[in-house]
Amino acid sequence: MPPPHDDPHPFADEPHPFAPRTDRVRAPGPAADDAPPRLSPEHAAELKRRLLDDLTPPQREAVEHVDGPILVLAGPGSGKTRVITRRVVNLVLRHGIAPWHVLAITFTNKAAGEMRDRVAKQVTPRQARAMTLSTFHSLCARLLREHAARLDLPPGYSIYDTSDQNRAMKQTLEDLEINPKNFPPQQMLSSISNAKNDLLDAAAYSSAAADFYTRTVAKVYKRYEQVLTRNNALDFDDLLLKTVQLLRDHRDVLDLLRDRFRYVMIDEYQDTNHAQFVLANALAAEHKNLMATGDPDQSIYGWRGANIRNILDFETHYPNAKIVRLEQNYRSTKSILAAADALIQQNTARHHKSLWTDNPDGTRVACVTVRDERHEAEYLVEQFQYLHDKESLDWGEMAIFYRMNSLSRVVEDALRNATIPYQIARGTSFYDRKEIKDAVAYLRTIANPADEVNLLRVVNTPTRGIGDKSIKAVQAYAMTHNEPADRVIADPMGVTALSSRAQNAMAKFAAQLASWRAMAGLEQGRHVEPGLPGGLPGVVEPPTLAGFVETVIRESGLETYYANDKGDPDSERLANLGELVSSAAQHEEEAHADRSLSGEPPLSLSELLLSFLEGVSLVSDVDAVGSEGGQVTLMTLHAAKGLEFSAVAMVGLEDGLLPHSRALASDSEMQEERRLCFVGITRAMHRLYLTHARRRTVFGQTQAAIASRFLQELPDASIECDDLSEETDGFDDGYGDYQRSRAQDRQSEYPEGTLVRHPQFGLGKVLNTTASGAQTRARIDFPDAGKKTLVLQYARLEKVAG
DNA sequence: ATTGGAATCGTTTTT
DNA sequence: CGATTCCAAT
Repeated sequence: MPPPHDDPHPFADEPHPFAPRTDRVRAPGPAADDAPPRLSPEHAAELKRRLLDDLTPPQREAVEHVDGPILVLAGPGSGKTRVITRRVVNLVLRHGIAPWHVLAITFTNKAAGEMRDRVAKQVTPRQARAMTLSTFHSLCARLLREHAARLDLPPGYSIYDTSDQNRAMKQTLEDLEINPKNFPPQQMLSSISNAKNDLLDAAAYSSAAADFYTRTVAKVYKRYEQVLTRNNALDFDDLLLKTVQLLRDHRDVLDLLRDRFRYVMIDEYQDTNHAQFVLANALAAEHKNLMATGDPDQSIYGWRGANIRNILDFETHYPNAKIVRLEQNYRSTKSILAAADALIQQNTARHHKSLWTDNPDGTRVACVTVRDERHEAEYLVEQFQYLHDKESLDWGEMAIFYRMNSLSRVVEDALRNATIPYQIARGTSFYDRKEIKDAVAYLRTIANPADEVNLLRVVNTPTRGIGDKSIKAVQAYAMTHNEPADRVIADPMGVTALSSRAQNAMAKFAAQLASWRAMAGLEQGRHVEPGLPGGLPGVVEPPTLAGFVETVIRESGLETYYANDKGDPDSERLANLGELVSSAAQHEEEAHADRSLSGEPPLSLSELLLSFLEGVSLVSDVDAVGSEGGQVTLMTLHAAKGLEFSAVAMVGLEDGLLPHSRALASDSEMQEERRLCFVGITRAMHRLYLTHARRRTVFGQTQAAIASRFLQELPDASIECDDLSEETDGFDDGYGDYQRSRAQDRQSEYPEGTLVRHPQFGLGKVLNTTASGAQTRARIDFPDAGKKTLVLQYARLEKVAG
């Protein structure tokens, strides 16, 4: 396959007929009673009014568009989501397009869910159900599952998340005897991910590899693929890559899908990577009913493979495309919008867009200089308190954004001190928690016997006497005898390298696994020894998925393990496991409701398990972060995209932080940083605070900071600057100098080799000292008490003549 | 098999 | 500063 980079039409040999709509053709989907009702003219007129009445002319133009390619360039707060949902409804209700011809793709499950909810209010439940509203990844997972046979993809494949990938990569490097010090697993994975996003498989990557490093990556890529295949697993990027390959190599499947998905809509088009771009265009190539919505100025995932050119070049790909610009902003005040607009104008690689609003001027954007991050947090607490008390703003209408998660800590402390309720949109989601990952790993192992990565994760958690040594022995045996590891574990007596204790433990564990598989109705073609301890008494086939998950959690020992977890005083982990069971119950309920609605028989336990696991892999944010809840929301700028708050504060607007230091050298990265700033600013409806500190402690290192260059790019008329850093409240600059000089004194007071006496530790010798303001420390070797690091200010040291 | 100390290294993260 | 990870010691 030639490198597909610059080929906008991946299936170039395709004829491109402008296919007329043929409504009579029935695609797979609900039966005929779902046909759109005939509308009386009056009814149709009424419907039309209701659908279009409250729209502006450009919005209406987008909503009323039916056939052919269309690009909707939607500025922030311009009613994009409304346009998309309204168009879906319009297609179905007014143009009689069967709902199963509609495919709308979003990037997050949350967005997909919201779209479904909004559409569902305007069409019948059956119509809503028949539409495909999903994420790229869910769609791909579904297509791959449906056509697994075409790809020799055994059913029940696992979807590997980052931590699974890491394990697989470590295994890969071990196999290849490559030192992970020289070739860090993360870096390998990221190179492979980039390759996959560019639709380069291992062979294609290899033939393009020129230098030593790239050739090594090529080797690693190839082996990594083998590892995944052996484990019957796909990673996230594979979902896209394999789907594109499926469509490329199986013309009949492609035709089937093109016929089915006649109206394709892709949201956040500026964030599509090459694979997603090719996939979308492959589906739409025949009928060309592709609607792309997005905003190039909000493209902030370039570092993750998103290609902003996909949206910028839409007109080139589709010369006759209709272009609609949504430039009116309904969200922000004039001041805020003017600041955002002026900022983004500084970017060169962009199409012109003129943002405007009918909203009032509002308060000017507060641009505040503070002493340090503490002062910054205190200032914001003060401001938010004011907004809450005097302007009766709800806490839930306020948010604080930062570039890096690590900046949240100080803000958190300040909010907690002031007893202001807050929530953090944190990076670690529900399914990333250890205990959940453990439980899910068990379920994956049960569902997919080939999944060695999860098997090995689970085999000794909780510990059951199978150590690293034993695992290595099993792996070695499996390798030399060319047998899958799970089979070796099931019959470990032949592995001479194992102690008999380990052998017994393994046999017991294997029996346990087999009994779960039998319970789930997954026949693995292996007999279950009925008498083994694995077959616990009183185990009856659980009728429900939730019951099954519960059983596994209990019988695996995870329950007691986490119940007695002394490392964690708050036994939140057990509750989380309980939540996993509830989410299984919920999944089951939804699946059953769905099936009965379409008159299909209910899913079996094993089918339920597979679909549950797929959901677990692809749904990450269970704890949805919204503006609800009456709490101030703290999150990264990236996480803020798509949200809005009445009052927004952005902290750390300093060179090296907001244009992040890693972006300073590259123009394109600098522009992405600017877009990130733009995204942050445009989240604010009424109030916006931009703060920067004179000095800031990052990674324990206090450094002078200078205001972000982005602040200089804001128009004077819409901002109000305030320098609070000189205000005296006992912390004037002289004090800092004083502290620093004291630190110097203390440090020079105890040069290396000085003998000292400590009231508790006795005699010791100074190994070294580190100057760090008041926190100047000395490392001291006490023969009686060992080596200690002490803060000179507090340690009551006495010099000893030596 | 657990634990503690030392060493290391720091963006962002829709799936 | 901190989280993570790795190795050595019990």
